[in-house]
Amino acid sequence: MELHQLRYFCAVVETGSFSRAAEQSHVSQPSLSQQILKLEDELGARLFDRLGRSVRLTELGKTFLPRARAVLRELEAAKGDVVEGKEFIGGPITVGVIPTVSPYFLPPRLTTFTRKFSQVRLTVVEEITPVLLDRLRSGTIDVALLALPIRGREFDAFPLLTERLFAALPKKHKLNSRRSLALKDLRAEPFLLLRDGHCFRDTAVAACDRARLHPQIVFESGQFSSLLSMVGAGMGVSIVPEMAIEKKSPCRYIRIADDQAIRTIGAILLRGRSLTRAHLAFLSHLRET
Amino acid sequence: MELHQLRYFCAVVETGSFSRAAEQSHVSQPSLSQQILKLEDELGARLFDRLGRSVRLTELGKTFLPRARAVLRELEAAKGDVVEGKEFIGGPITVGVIPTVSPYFLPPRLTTFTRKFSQVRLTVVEEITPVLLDRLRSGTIDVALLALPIRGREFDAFPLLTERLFAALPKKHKLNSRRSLALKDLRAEPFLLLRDGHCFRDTAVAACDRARLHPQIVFESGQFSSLLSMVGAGMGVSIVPEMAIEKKSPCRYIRIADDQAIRTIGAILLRGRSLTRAHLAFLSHLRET
DNA sequence: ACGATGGATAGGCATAGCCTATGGAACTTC
DNA sequence: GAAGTTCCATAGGCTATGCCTATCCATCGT
Repeated sequence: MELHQLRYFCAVVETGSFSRAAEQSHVSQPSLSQQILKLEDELGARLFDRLGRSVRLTELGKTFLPRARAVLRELEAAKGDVVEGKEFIGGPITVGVIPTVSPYFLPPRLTTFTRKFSQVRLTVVEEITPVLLDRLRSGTIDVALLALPIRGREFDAFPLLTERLFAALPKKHKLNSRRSLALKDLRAEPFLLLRDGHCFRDTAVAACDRARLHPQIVFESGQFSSLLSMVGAGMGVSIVPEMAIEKKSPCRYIRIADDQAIRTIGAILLRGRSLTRAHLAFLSHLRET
Repeated sequence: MELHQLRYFCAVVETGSFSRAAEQSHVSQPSLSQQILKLEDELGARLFDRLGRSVRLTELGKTFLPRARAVLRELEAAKGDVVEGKEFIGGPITVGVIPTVSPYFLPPRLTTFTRKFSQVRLTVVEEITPVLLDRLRSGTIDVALLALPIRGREFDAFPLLTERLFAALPKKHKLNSRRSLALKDLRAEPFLLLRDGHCFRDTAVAACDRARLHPQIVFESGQFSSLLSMVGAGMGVSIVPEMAIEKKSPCRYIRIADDQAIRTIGAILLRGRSLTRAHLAFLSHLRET
């Protein structure tokens, strides 16, 4: 049983004639005739009575007609769904963010995005990088916002912004007057860093390594705001990305001059995943703002 | 968009793999792959994300899946209806009968038939022959029971029974003692006949014609019972078919010996009309009883 | 690094649906 | 009632399409 057979069948019912049905279906009358015959063969009974000039549905045909129409109706609905779904910008997006980006980068962009695309149901998940990568793989998040680079060919990366790193110093620190400093200037200082697992800890440690600096770590936390309070209390110094700088803060922030003292934030997607229009809108919104 | 594409699509969703879906669908993996590709082309978007080893539905695929399933479900329902309808003996039958057959022939057969096939909704229409033929043509009755022969190639006829004609005489008529008589024996008698339009009138008149008899008609009615009452009252004689003979009657019935003094009752159908199992059951029930 | 797995691609083949031409029955018209 | 018209069915040829095998390419696991 094929769809065109059902279409032909319905056309015959509508027009009351094989010839007119063929015309309406843009096929020759014999082709349509054949297909009706074939359909009847498969069903094992006639659908029409051929009465000289006119054709009329059999009892079987009468019961079959609404079924055939239902199939075709469902088919049209399916097609309709697709084209509608293609125009439509909306649906669910789940975005994962690392904790050291989440509170600074996302909020302003989310509000403008959801105002612009009110049909998109946006969910945010805050996790550390390896968890986000796993969730990308399993499909439980669509995009991840995290620090680049990410190794592995299974992901596509879109850099969004690059920011400098800053040293956070207590208000009365001796380096406070400097416009910038080198990491090695901090050689003598006790350090406050993020807990292990946070990628920014690795970024900071890597920068120190390059500066031949092996910091003594006196405090660890999961969030910058804790570190900065402690720094303000004079416990030591820290390294933070630009976006983590607080306006009203007990600390002074001095730019780190080292070339590689930077962090790049990017959007990561599972390679090969198809993107809805909503996904694309979200990505380009992040890139524009 | 074709049915096998939808089937393949659903198979991929169920198995989570093109290869296994191909196996399950009894086609090669490339064939199935092609068809999925083709379907995606037509829809203008991917239905699956191909992620190295595994495949996963896209958003579009997720919305398309229930639609595709609905189409296939409807299709199965249609097929189911057909086979069910073919097993089933039931549904509506409308049978037309001429008035000179209706009260004698049908009642006993109807009760046995409806007892046997309780699912059949039987409707009886009593009309004269030309009306019944018209209603066969228009499809408002399925079968007609009437006197054969019927000319015209547009009908199929199934003879059911042939009966002799009888002369109905008053109780004290001089021919009463005879076992049989010839029509010409009635030459002197006044006749009572059915009204014009009833085919049995034509049957009787034709028989008289063949016997060179031109009867004087003194009474006409639409039913035998009226004629027989009048005959009993001594108004004249009549000709009736065997089935019209009444057990308790004011008349005597004498078999008419003429060769052609017979009537054949048959079932007539519109040639080319397909018959349901219920129709066939009805016809064979008439023939058997 | 290697083989195994899974989907895509290429090329050949057979079938299925379409076409035109024609047949044959029924209805119309003169 | 004979000829023409209008139907649907049949026959035969053509093309397209779906299927096949063989192969490729990427990924994944050992």
